[in-house]
Amino acid sequence: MLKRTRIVEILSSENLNGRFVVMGWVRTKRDSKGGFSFIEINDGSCIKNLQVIAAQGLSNYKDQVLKIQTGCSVKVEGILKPSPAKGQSVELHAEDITVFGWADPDVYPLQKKRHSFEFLRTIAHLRPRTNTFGAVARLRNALSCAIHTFFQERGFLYIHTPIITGSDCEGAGEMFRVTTLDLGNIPEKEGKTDFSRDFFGTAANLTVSGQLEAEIYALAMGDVYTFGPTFRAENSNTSRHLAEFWMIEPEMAFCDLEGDAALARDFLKYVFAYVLEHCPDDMAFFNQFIDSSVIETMEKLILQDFEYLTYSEGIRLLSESKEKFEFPVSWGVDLQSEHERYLCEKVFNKPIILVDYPKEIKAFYMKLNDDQKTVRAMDVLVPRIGEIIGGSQREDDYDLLVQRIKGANLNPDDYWWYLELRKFGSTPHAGFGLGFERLIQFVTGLTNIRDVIPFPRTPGNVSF
RNA sequence: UCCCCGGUAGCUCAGUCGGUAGAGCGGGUGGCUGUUAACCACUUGGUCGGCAGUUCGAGUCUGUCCCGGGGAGCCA
Repeated sequence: MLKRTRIVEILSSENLNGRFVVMGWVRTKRDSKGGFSFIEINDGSCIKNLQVIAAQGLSNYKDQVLKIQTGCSVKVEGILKPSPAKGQSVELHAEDITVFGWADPDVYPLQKKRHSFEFLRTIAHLRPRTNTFGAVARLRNALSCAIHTFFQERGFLYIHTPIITGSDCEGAGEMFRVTTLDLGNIPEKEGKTDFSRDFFGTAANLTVSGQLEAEIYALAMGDVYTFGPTFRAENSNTSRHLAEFWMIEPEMAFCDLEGDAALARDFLKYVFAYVLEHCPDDMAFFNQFIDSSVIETMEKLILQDFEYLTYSEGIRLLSESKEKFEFPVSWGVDLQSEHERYLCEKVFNKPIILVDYPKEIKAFYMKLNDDQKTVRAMDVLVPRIGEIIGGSQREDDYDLLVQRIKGANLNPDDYWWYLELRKFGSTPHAGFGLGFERLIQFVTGLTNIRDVIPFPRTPGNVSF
């Protein structure tokens, strides 16, 4: 195939008067009847466009170049020169322009103006060609890379936990059923679906969390993490929920809640510093057009200490405050996002890690404290969005875990392998979970989660 | 799933008391210019979300369904 230079390299090149070939998609074109055209090209390598000067001396100037419009794909070969005008430092003076594909302006949906995110969601096959979604794609890539690098540098093993699970008891919401049964002719046995005739010989679902399996590997390999797709069949219609999303779940053997909290803090500081360093142009774009506070918020968070306090102390601070809350506060209630934001933004004005929640409002696998009333759970709260990470030290005592499972009206038999981890060589261990898309929302300032994943799956929508 | 708001030109929206449809942008044509979401003039463009109802007459009122937005619940 043809050799090309990416625009990101050209714009950082000092090789003026050098010859380059670029290929990309036309964002906008301005004609000068004085005898040349300005064509701005974007190839996805960076948010900036390259300005091409197309003079009328080009052999196809009249029959092709003048007809180029937003959306066309082109190859341009030319000489890079300093730009005499404001707006760009360099520009490519074309010696040859080839049009790969046209984009009929009567029907091409993208115009050289701002579109609503709602409209762009209906054309998810074209929206990565816009500034915002191009920037999101690069940022999502950089954040993925930052996450892997963070864990790899610390000796964590990347574990691939299953997408399809035989357990319907992971306890984190409604699950999608996976089946090869003929839905028009479902085999039954004693009035119920006979899953013994299904593909796996039993009912199967898409995973809602890799945590329980991650614990298996943590209790053999030490420090592990998962980073993969997760599925929830909840009928949630909000700007913060997807039916298919990506989750990061580290799990550490020989680790208590304090170690877990320290990792969560270091993790956030690391990935934020990473994107500020690696994506300055895209971050500047988000800061200018999406949310003018995103860069400052991240810079502050990198430098600040995280406040560490217990749920009970948090409740006390909320009770003593003169702030009027829509939901009243008392010991034992789950905190609403207004409470979390008050503590985070008004009381401390920095990220906080809340620990030791009442056992009644947290999951069965969290380790019981000596007070018998609270568990070793933590929520990491950050300004603007509240909870960004949830984690806990896991219950490692066999008998206590059996009690907690029964107390949650679950059947210990369904958790036989999970319980055996506590029977053979059990050890203190801890971990946390982080929704990848919510992390991207925090970094970009985008308010709707459907705009930070390439192809959002939500109730009633699996297009593309 | 619940509450509130919305769906009108390719896009973003206006549309009064129920009386047969408007603007900006985009597209087209012409003009002008080392331009920057260029600019100026003219022009093009509609099953008013679907179905049913009230009415002489519905974009407008009523019912219902679909879709989107904001909030809530669930949660990541």
